[in-house]
Amino acid sequence: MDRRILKTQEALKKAVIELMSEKNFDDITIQDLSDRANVSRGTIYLHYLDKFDLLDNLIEEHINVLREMCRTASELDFIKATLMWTEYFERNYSFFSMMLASKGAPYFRGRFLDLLIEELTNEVDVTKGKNERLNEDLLVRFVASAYVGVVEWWFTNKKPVPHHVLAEQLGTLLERNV
Amino acid sequence: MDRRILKTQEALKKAVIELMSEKNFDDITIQDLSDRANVSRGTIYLHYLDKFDLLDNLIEEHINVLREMCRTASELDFIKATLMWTEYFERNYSFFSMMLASKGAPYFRGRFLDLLIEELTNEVDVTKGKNERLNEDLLVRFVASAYVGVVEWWFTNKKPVPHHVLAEQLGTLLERNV
DNA sequence: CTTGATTTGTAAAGTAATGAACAGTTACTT
DNA sequence: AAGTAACTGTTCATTACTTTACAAATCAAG
Repeated sequence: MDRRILKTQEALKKAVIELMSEKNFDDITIQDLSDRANVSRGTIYLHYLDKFDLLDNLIEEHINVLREMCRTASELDFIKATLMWTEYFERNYSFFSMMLASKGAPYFRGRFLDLLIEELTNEVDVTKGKNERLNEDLLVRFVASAYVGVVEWWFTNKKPVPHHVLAEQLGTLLERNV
Repeated sequence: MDRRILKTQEALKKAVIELMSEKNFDDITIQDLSDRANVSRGTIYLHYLDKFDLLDNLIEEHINVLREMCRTASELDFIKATLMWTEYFERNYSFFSMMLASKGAPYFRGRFLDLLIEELTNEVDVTKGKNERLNEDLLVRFVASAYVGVVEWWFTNKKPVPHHVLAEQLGTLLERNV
């Protein structure tokens, strides 16, 4: 892939994250993005429809990485799997912090919850064991909401515990409920 | 000026400074620069003849900024003028440190000394005052060499004093001798 | 010396990014 | 309400950068 494409897209993604930490997303203009990313204004339209499309792509990209991690970690227990996620959270702290802490972008929370529901549905088994006689959708919803809530808490409170502790405890709770 | 030009040149300058802190300049290949700057190998030749030309341009650029500072600061006393320089040293620490500390690039020291001799020649006056009866070239050489020596000491010893102290003391010594 | 592997410098064809211009919105000020 | 300032989305010709390829040079063992 042409490295020019990657470079401008990287610059734009970095720019939108930076600007969102400085002002409301609604107040960010295409001109702001052009200035911050040091990319011609017209160039932005070669890649994205508008600033919303840019943000959507950024979100989708991270969601896809997390989904992919779920797939490759399907052999592992919940603690190790969650550790992969929290390490990714750590590496991309500014992005997730922006999306989950502060009311920044409510859209992302939904996408994140959807992903969890999607992936957990493959994991739970209500035909036997501790979850026998539980409604599957209800159980999945329960665990997914809890998970998202804890991750939100972690970001809004600026990492009150190290990411591996978060992983270990979230993993344990997952193990107990799924 | 086309921002693409500025961007690739910036990337290449940054790359060469980074690489020089990791290996000998002679061991740096054009391929290394291409990889580090994330710029196509062929593109480098659109801007520079070879890696030496790249380094020369980088050096010349800094020398020119310093020279320009001399001109604009000709109204100021030596302490204030030196402060402008040391602030610039501070902002571009990695470059100057690379060029003056460690035997990195002996070429730069010469260019730096030449600049000082050039600029000091406009300042000294051997027709009257404390320097009456002194040989002008000898005096200029004396002060310039001393100045360069102190700056080298400052970088090789990793900023043993804050830059404004360096400026104040160097400025005082200049005042006393010129 | 010869072989094989890097590196170098150059060329060619294609593509993405550029600045400049444009009309059409939107959003303040007066 | 009118004016004006800023932003948007699009078009256009130009240009810098891209990948790929190639021959020459440099270099390191065998």
